[in-house]
Amino acid sequence: MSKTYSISELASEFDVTTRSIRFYEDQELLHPTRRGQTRIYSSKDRVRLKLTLRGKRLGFSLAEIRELFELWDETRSGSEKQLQLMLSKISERKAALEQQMKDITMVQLELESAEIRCRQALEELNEKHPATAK
Amino acid sequence: MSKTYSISELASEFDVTTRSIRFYEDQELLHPTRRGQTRIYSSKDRVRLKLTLRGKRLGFSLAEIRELFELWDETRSGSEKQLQLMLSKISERKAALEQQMKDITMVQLELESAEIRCRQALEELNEKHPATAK
DNA sequence: TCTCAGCTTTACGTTAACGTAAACTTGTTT
DNA sequence: AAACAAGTTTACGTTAACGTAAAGCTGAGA
Repeated sequence: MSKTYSISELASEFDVTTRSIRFYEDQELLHPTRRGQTRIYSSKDRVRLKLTLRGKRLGFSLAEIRELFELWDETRSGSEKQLQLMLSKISERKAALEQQMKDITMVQLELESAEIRCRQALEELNEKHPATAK
Repeated sequence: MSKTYSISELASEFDVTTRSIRFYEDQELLHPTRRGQTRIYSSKDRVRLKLTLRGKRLGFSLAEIRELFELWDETRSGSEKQLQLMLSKISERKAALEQQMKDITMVQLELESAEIRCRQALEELNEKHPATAK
């Protein structure tokens, strides 16, 4: 038997609320089993939670993430059509991620120059009021 | 006089609705002037719209974007405290962007291996049913 | 003069992703 | 037995970011 997790273990490990975790189950992103009425999460569930949170950070909706999970599962026993669909979804995502990479690079450059500008403004202040400098 | 834009010019250039543009004004991200009751956008507004959309793609909320704009404007005539605040905000953003870069890289790797897996599954299908291959 | 495209304001509706509260069960510690 | 922690279901509330009418102004052209 491989390792299992309680809802609060996962919640504290990934710093999300149990409410969120149950909500993700409701959206069929997680599929815990039960012991009595208590949820038991497998390591697969743990991985899916991690992927879910990562997806969220990247701006994917829960519905999109679920769709990816489903496609991924179907890949095991996929027909040619399913596989082609998965491939096209994959290339969609890849393109979106590349755009995001570009965006991030742009913003990083802007932040860099903003930082430089700030530091220069600080220097000028210090020249005018050297007493206030530390 | 530098160039100005109508609301629909900006809407079509950046592929957003006029509703969104007016909403951004409501949230004080844009500050168009008026000719009569009609909005006139400066090239500064245009830049801000572009930055706004980029920020959105990166997962920033409109409130956060506005906050950045305001800090940026205050930098011109900023006190030492303001400048320090701006610097700390900047480093916050930089850290968040680095995390996002890592996330993207991870997901890209996952997509790569998913793609490989798909292609292999396709090959296997073709070996079993060569007739269905194109 | 009319109409028509393009702009405006006002305001209610919608969706996603949870938050929050209430009321209950279950296991275990005192 | 009583109380407590951790889990549960049910259900209404909330926020962000617009969508979607509805109803009206306004200048250019037929």
